Formats: sequence, C-alpha cells, structure tokens
Amino acid sequence: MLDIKLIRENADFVKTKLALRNEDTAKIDEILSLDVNRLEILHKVEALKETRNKVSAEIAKMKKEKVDAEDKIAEMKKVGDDIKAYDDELRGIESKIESILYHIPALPADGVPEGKDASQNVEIKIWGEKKNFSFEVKDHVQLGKHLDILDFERGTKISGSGFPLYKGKGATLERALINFFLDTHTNQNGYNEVMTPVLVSRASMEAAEKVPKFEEDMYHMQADDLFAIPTAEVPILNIHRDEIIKQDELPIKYCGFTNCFRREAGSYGKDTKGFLRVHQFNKVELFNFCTPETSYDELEKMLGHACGLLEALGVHYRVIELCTGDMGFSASKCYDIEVWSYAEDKWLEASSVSNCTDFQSRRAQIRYKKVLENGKTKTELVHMLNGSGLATSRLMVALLEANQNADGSINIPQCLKSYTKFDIIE
RNA sequence: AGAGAGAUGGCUGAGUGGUUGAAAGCGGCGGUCUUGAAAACCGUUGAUGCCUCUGGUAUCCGGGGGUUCGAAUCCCUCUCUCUCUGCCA
Repeated sequence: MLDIKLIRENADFVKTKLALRNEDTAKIDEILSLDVNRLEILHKVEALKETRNKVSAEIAKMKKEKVDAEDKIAEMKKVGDDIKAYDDELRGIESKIESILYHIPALPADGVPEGKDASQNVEIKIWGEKKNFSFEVKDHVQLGKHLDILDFERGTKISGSGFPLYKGKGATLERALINFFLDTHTNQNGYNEVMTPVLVSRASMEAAEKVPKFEEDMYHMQADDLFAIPTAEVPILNIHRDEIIKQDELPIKYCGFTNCFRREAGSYGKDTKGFLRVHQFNKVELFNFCTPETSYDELEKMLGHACGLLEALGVHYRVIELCTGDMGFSASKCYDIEVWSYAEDKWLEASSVSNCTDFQSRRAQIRYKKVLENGKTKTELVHMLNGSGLATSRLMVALLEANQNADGSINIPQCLKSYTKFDIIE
C-alpha cells in the first residue's frame, strides 16, 4: 500500500504517477477528504483522552485520600461516552480509507517508460539467435505426446485442464531444471534456499498485497481459510513479516522452489494449448530484502541471475522493461524475460523481476534499523524485490522446441546432463 | 477431534483494577579501567500516529469486542503455542 503521508503531502505527485498507470485519480481526492475528516476527529478524541487520563489520576489520588470523587466520576462518564462515539467514527473512516488504499497500485519509478499497455513495453536486450530448422518444427504438445513425456489429456482427467502431467524423462528433465536453478542460485548467486508452505493464511496474502485485490485469481480452501500460493513470493515475503531487521543483515536473499497455483479466471479460451497457460506450474523464486539505497542495483543483479540461467541453457531470449501501464500491482519497476517459441512464432514470458520498493513492506511491516551518521538509529521500511529464476513451464516449451531433431527427439543442453544423466530424449 | 495450560519489550521473565510503556536478568550500545581484550563498575537501550516538533500528546502487554471514571490486570470472542488422549501420514 501507498504511504498515506505521501498522499497527504504530495497529492499531485501521486496523481501524476497513478495516471501513468491508467488509474482513476479521483480515489486520491476521496482519500484526502476522508483523511482531513479523520485528523479532525483524531484531534478531538485525543484531547478528550488527555482529559480522561488526567482526571482519572486525580480520582485515584482522591480515592487514596478517602475524598469523595463522585462529581468527577460523573463528569468522566460523559467524556467516556464521547470518546467511544468518536472512536467508532474514526474506525469507520479508517476502514473506508483502507478499502480504497488497498486497491491503489504502487507508483512507477522515475525513468520507467510511459505507456498504456503491453504494446508500449520496451525491449532492452536480446540474447542469442533464432535457429534455422531444415524441417518443420513440432510444437511442445506434439513433441511431448510423441516422446510420451508430457500427458496433457491425463492431466486433465486428474484435475481438469491446465494441470500438466509430466512422465518419464519429461519429469526428470523438469526436476533437472529445478535443481540446476537452485544449485546455481545457492552456490554462485548468494541465495539462501528455503522450502516453504504452499498453503498460506489470509494474513499472509494481505501482507503480500494479493488480497483483497486478487482474491478471485487464487485457489481458496474454504474450510480453513487458506490460499494456494500463486507464487513463492508470498510465503517468502512472509518469513519476515512484522519484523525489524538489523541493517548489517541486509540484503537478505532467498531462493525457493514451489508449485504455483493460479485460477486464471477471465482468460478462458486464451492460450489454452499445453503449457502456454496453466493452473499449476513450477517455479524457482528469487526474493530480496534490502535497503532503499540499494534496491535498484539489486534489481539489475536479480535480472542478471535469471538471464544467466537461460544463457547456460542456450535459450534465445529477450528482456523487456514494462511500461507504466503494464506493470504489476505492487511493482515500481519491472523487467520481463521472454523466451522464443518456434512453433508459436512468438515470445513467451518465462520470468518477471520486480522492485516493489516499500509497497509491500509497509503492509507487511517489514522494517530495518537504519544507522544514521550521528550513530543513532531509525526504523525504516525495507525494500523488497521478487523475481522468477525461473518458471519452468513456458521455458519447457522453448527448450523442447529449440532442441528438437527432425525425428522428434530432443537434445539435452550441456548444463543439464549431469542432472538428467541422459543426453537425449527419444 | 477431546481435556488442560499459556501468549508481556531483541530474548528470559515479574506484574491480577489507579504515575506500569511496564520490575529483574540476559543481550545490544556508550563510558571508566586496560598496551589491547576479558572481567568488574557506571550509564543507556521499544514501536507507531498526530501536533504549535531540540518538545508535547495519544495509542500499543497475541487479534477483535465489552465492563469501568480508570484495564497488561475483569468478561466475551477469535487465533496461535505447549502438554496429555484419540486419529492419520
């Protein structure tokens, strides 16, 4: 969530930034007027409470001295009633402010390209080249079926469409990718590996800013009010919820593999083929808690960590910087990494790396003790970044297609061979 | 799932209606001593909001509600933890 103080003191700035995200800035005016009202009542009720505290102390003293205090008690009874009335009113206003605030996205960082939608994203890097095939390429569904390594029909039988079933060397290849990613991040990139719960509480979803805004997009277990995670970002972020971290412990970097679950409500009929849009997929997540001064540097490093994996795999990819109109709710700056699909003849998103600055840490109350120049300390919100490093399903599309041979067999990239223990799937 | 116990500051742990934002200890930070360190001693050490902002004030003792002039303390409720029993991997 945004800082109410920032809205109060720099309303025009906030509106300008939100307009870049196609947001209705009338919400800000609504918050401002509620805030004025809130402060007015807050001042009144605090003055009354001050009176109550003072007189209550006097009453205590009089009681001790066995002096009759009935007049003061009667007087305070009235004050108490007024306090209660104001407190109720205050609570009502605060919950109105929150319900608006919870639906306002993060402000885009300076320098993020301005644009209305995905068409105005900016390609900033392209790596590798398209291969030339001397035969007609098969798509990943055909390849998966031909080699009996992916069984989308039976996945559908088990759970419904969008729940893939990996078989044999397909399952092994998936496992190899995950292990390769985790090993690289822990051994070379300085991440601490975690294995987290995949069902999380409503409080955890709120802290990660997924609820209330995206509640409909997630699987929910009603009996226990638990949500299946759409990304490991949620449990990893919550590792430090309500904590104050020492400055010298930052940055804290975690990586973790989980299954991810998304209802993808509202996208029926779009990209239904195979892995293109699924309800359950596998992902190794990168997460970073750091100081505000370093977060944009950390963002570039994380992007590099994700790209490094694709380069090791020899997958043709590009990096795009999302424009203001296409960024996710919590992000101030975001890169997507896309891999090339020969069969679909288009780029597919395999990773997204975002700097969410203090947008989530404010709601999650994740802070650190900042040491000031005079030696004193100050608590400040940490900056938080998340990124996929990487999600496997769309990568699998690119990988299978790009490494296919004329007979439909698949060559295993060099860096995975020590994991798969086979060189080819045929 | 049933029975019982509990939740207090970075940690341990006092506190059962009136200067208790909270004793004590540990830890942290600063100092004295020391060539330096340890020990000892002294001091210091929570968060958040608002305001007329080198200060004032309000709020916070798991969450929420209630009783009362006044609640960490009493009542209700929810959540979580621990112990025992049951059930299941």
